[in-house]
Amino acid sequence: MKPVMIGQLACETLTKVTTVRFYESIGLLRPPPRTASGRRTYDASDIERLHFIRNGRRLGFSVDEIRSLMGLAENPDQDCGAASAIATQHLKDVEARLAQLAVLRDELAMLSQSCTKARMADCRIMRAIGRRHPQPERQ
Amino acid sequence: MKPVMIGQLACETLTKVTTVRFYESIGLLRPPPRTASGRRTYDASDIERLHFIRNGRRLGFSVDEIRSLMGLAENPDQDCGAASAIATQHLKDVEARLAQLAVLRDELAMLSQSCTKARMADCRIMRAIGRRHPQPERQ
DNA sequence: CCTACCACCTCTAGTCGCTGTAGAAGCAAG
DNA sequence: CTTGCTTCTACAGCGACTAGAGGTGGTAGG
Repeated sequence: MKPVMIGQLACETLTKVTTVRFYESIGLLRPPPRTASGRRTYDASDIERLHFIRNGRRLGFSVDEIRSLMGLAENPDQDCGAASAIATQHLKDVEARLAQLAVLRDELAMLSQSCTKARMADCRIMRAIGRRHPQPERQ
Repeated sequence: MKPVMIGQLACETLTKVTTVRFYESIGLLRPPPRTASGRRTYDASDIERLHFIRNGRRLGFSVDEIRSLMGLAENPDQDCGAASAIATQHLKDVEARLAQLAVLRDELAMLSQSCTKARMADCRIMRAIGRRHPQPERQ
């Protein structure tokens, strides 16, 4: 259970060394103790913390959301409603993006299908992209 | 058919004025002629061009892809295979992201459902995010 | 004529989450 | 001692904008 250097930490968490330092710089990881020559040394709890961050990112949580979640974790006796709310909201966001992306895919699929291998000047794809008012939808 | 100022152009294409200038700065829009006092003046072809850009962006094409598409459009007699290829590749990319996002959604949905409104220390959501090896999948 | 207001101008910096670079220094093995 | 790897700091860059500061031009009302 002796402390590890940054390379080892990065390796165990499938993170790049530069990313670890970046997380420290934005306050996601606390600045670890250093060796006499100035190298960072991490212990098991740092590894856990970094696992949490990486998993959070993989799940699409923003750095701020992860910060909040980790903040909440520091009051272990509080109920987890707040954490649950963050996760639920994030799920909603993902679902919204998913729906939006599906619309996009359909539109692109139609576009792609419509191609008749014509001259550029007659290309339906180009025409479709260039047309006036596609959909003034929300942002 | 007289030229319009940047505000009008932006308004007709549902674009922000700053974005129009930004497009000019990165070479998506050509620098337009100016009035004596230095204001940009746009004509109908600029409006078309900007429509094309905005629709392209709305469809998720990158600025570089749009640049390519507009470059291709300058050879109207060439066949549109290249344009079609860009669109098809983009569709593939969108489909890939869509699939990835769907996986994410499922994972998040499970996470959210698992919450038992416990103490933070026992919260299943927090536990799930913090656990060791979620999936070493591809980056 | 003076003033207020708006649209426009340029230039710079900020967003987000990293990634990559340069240049220096530590450290172990051969 | 040299080689080669890891680590260090500090800063620039990505994409596609967006926002702000600080200034000018033109017009409309009083």
